[in-house]
Amino acid sequence: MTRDLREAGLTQQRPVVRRAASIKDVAAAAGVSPTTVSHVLSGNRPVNEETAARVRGVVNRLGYVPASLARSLQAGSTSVIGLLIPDISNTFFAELAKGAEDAAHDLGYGLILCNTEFDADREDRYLGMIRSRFIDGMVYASGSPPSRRRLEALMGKFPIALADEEVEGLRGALIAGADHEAGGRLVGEHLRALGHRRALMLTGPRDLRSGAARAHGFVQAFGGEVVERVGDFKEDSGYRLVAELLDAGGFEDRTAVFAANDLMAFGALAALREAGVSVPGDVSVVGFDDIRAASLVSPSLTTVHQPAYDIGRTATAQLLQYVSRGEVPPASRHTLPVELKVRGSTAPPAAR
Amino acid sequence: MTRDLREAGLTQQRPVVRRAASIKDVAAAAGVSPTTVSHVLSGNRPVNEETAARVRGVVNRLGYVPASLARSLQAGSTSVIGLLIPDISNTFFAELAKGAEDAAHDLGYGLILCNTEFDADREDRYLGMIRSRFIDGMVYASGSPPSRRRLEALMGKFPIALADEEVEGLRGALIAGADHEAGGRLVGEHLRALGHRRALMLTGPRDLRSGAARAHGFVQAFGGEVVERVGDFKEDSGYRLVAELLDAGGFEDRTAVFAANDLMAFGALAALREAGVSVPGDVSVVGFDDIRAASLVSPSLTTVHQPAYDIGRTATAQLLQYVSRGEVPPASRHTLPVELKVRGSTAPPAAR
DNA sequence: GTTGTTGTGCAAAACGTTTTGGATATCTAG
DNA sequence: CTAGATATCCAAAACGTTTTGCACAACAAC
Repeated sequence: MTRDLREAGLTQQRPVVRRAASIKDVAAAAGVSPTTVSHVLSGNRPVNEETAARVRGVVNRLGYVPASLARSLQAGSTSVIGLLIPDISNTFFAELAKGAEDAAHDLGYGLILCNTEFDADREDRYLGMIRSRFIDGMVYASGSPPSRRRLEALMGKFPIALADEEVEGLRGALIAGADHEAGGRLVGEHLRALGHRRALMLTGPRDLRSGAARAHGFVQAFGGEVVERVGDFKEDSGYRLVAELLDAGGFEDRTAVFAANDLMAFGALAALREAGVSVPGDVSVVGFDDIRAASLVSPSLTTVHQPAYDIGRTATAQLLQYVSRGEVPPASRHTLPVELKVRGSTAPPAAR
Repeated sequence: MTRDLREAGLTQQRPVVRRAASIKDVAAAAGVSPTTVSHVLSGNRPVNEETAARVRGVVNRLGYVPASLARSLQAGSTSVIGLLIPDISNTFFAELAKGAEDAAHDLGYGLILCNTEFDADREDRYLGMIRSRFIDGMVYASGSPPSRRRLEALMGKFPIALADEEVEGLRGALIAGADHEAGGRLVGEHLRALGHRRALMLTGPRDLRSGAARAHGFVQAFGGEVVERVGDFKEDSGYRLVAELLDAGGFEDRTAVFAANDLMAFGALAALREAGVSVPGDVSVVGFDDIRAASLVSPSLTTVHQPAYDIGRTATAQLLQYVSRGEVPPASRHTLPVELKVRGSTAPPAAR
């Protein structure tokens, strides 16, 4: 249902955007040179107060706003950086983005959010922004699997920082992220202590080191028998993998599921519920991230808390330190601590 | 804990970003004029195939990427628009953003997400991007209360579309949004039909028409006695308002709560749970938006589904239609249907 | 042998800023 | 009265593109 108010006579008639006032227009109207206008506005050199007042008057009257493009072209930088995230509806990244935004804001930079939906095409487009110098730098928080080579080529030439993610085989990167392996270990110890011996592990995409580190820490600390299935960090894949395994009878006497992130854990919960499997009565479920919904679902989800906000903030602050000096950041690693949140989705396995 | 890999000898030595290759460098290396390079790359005019091949070779060798700033400056537009949202961790806006992004992508535009956290300062900064012509247009999805005047000043001069929101008293805008009033009515009818007669309504900020419309539709259809409390669309405010009312004894024999969005409904649920009030046994709760978590919480939340994706998509597609022609969009309204999702948080009031 | 036409490439202007080296006038100190 | 300092402003260059008018050659058509 679309109603066009033009027929109601409530409108302008599609005015074409007319050319905005330029510094020359201001100069002409004020009877000075563009140089002087620039100096008045930037305060870069002193200008006679009377003249300055006149210029400011004209600026207001004409609604003049300097064209940032021209300014940036001349300055050689835009004072804007990007934050590339794979899935904006995952609130983990939303929190991370807040941290990044705050850090950028504090340092006088603009931050633009680039959401890729795990899509290589979009990632390319957004990385193009940095190659064409539309932005001064990029905080890269995970991404689609085939990104490694592209990233590697860019990393030495442009200011890029990795947040929450290591990309397999990538060297020389500035990284800020949680201690994924320690998180995995916490989960392994927790489930083992409860008495579980056979578990299902839902990992993230193979090429993302973060997921691999979680799995590694888990397997090592858990000690029991672990079956792994590869997911993609989205809710659907958690649902699908568990449902398939249940259908195929492959679940057998497994009593615990560790999903490499909360979203997949939600999917697992849904699949178990539909199959009539009780959580945590029959099967315990653990996630990773501790997104907002983790404490809202029923049963509430035992999970590993990641300091999403701090990760975003640290990665960005670190990156900007170099960007502002026109440097490419050196390799370094900032590891932030994680914490196990025990909630309602884990319990000792039922006696049999 | 921060470890610097430089000490491990794994690094470059903070290389300063060296000037990127320009079209002149390419031209010189290929023994042609910049004009010819431009023509080779844009295909704007035919170039001898042999020459073109040589130019392309140099382009690859030098890793030349045209500076988008210079290109945009010359073209007079950046082919990028912004999407301004107030709260990125509200998944309603995340869905809306996906729709906007898809629409922009389809039409060859870049979309940058601008998250304001309901902060007027940030909103100003982001609106500055359009005034300084860093972006070609803006999809504006709600915002901080005092925005109206700023918006009004911009609206006639720059391409702006409103998504999901009407701003009180704003005229001549392109708007795409849900039928908020109808949604409110659905809730009113539902609660009335269940037998509720006394309700608490948690509204959004006074100046946002969307919240007001929801309240209006609700009050009208419900017919019973309604107490209103003004929130800010965030979870905390839902919690606080309900907790305060419970403490003050003001809740009395009220049997239903309608929150103007899901986040506030979650807050209300938490406050009720803490106070030992059973939902839906003692009190029914209804939200608005139908974000992902609404079906995950326990009890699952009865709410009004808004087509967030479509709202974002429609607003953006409409806006771009005008942006691409260099026009400011005329006033028009695109209303999308809503739907009541009855779930576990509503039931008939307990007999007394 | 003129007149077009087609293919190929370049020079110069334009987009809108900021920056830098002067130019001019006025003032100060000796 | 002159040399230097200070205040005020401007002209021109530079940032990196795209666009447009033109030049020149080769070739065809008459």
